[in-house]
Amino acid sequence: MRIGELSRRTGVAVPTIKYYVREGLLPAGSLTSPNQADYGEAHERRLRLVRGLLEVGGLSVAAVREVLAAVEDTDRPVHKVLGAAHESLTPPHSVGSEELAGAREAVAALVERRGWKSAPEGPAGETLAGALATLRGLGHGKFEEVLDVYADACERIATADLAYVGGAPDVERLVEGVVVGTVIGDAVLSAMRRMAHADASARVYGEGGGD
Amino acid sequence: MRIGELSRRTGVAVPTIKYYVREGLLPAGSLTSPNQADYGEAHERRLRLVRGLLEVGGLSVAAVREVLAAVEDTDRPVHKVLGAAHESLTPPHSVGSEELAGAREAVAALVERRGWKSAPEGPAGETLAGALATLRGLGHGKFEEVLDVYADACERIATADLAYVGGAPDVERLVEGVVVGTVIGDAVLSAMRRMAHADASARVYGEGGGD
DNA sequence: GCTATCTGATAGCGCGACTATCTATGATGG
DNA sequence: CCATCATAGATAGTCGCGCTATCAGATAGC
Repeated sequence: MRIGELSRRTGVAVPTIKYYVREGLLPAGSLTSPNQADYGEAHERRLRLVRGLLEVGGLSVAAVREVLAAVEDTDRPVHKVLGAAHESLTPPHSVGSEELAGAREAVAALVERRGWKSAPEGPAGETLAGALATLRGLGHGKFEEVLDVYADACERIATADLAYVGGAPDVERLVEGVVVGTVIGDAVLSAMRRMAHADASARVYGEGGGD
Repeated sequence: MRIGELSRRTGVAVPTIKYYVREGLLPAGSLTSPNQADYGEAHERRLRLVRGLLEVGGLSVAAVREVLAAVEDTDRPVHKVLGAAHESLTPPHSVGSEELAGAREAVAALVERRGWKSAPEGPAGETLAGALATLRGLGHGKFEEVLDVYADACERIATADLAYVGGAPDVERLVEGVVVGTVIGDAVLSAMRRMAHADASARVYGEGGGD
């Protein structure tokens, strides 16, 4: 198919597709003549993935590029690339360091307590520590008391995610499943959590009307 | 205190503080003379909240303004304002509508199944439907099979959140707790989920080295 | 008096994600 | 086989956002 049809099928404007190619998010079509290129189903699939990561996942173009590097190169350790992507998703925070030190300890304690094999000083751990430090700075340090409820929930979710992703037909689909599950899964989880909030608050505080 | 000290205490540049005042994220200091204003502890607290929402929560300035409207006006239904904020956090998506219709049904079925009192057509439900539609478009429609695991987890978390927030000393703190819990809580949950992923994947696929 | 700091206002900057325009070339169809 | 249309590839421009720089005039505090 030519670029026009690719555009029609995916709803992405032609110049935008070209832009993605320039940015390395999408491989160029195979040239059939100096001014004619052919795009296949893989391009369409990739383009949908890109749009999903951008729109639903809220990733930047640079983050998408990094994430896609993992899909391309299945040798590279996937979780590391995802970590980098997660980092470029999270705005760079440079919080005051007093709370941060304590928060890091809390994260380390959590990891120890749960018996997790993930290193607390990795990007995810740093993000978590940053969030906890912010909470402390806001006087919401007691929020950490419910951390184990969160951890319980995350363990269940992670197990389910892994089981889902394990049913992939090939390696590339597996990696794509991880990417999608991580990035889009965040959106799913966040939205669902808000619905659960609305429900719980409706139960406790009466039929205040849930959105 | 004057603006300089406020800046020093919070690590936010003076022009940035002025910008926040202009944008309505921070009330102006009380003028003691035509060119001298006094800032109190409430300003510092508010400023920290703003920075937390911006940096950790990843909200836009406009979203922060909306969220803060809920903290100001405690009469307004909090969850609605949070919904709007959540929307402005999520990039506006205009996905192809075929998948969206089915995804909306899936959301409605979920709400029905769980007995949730939250309306599926609210912003959170729409976000969820958009995410599910994207998953379908990517050929990951089977992800919906694990949705109930997510829902279980969200219910537990929501209960814990509500219990935490219920211990607030006054109404304003309660609303602030909701804001913080929702926005920063998302960051906590997301980071923790990734750590749990790393752990689970290390368990299954061996000591691949977890971040 | 003198210097550092402040208010309030306006203008500018840097970046990210597109979008518009242009040229040269080839596809398409009557 | 010629007119019209789409396309590749390149460059430049746009727009919104989150600040940041600069300025004039006023005051603080020594």
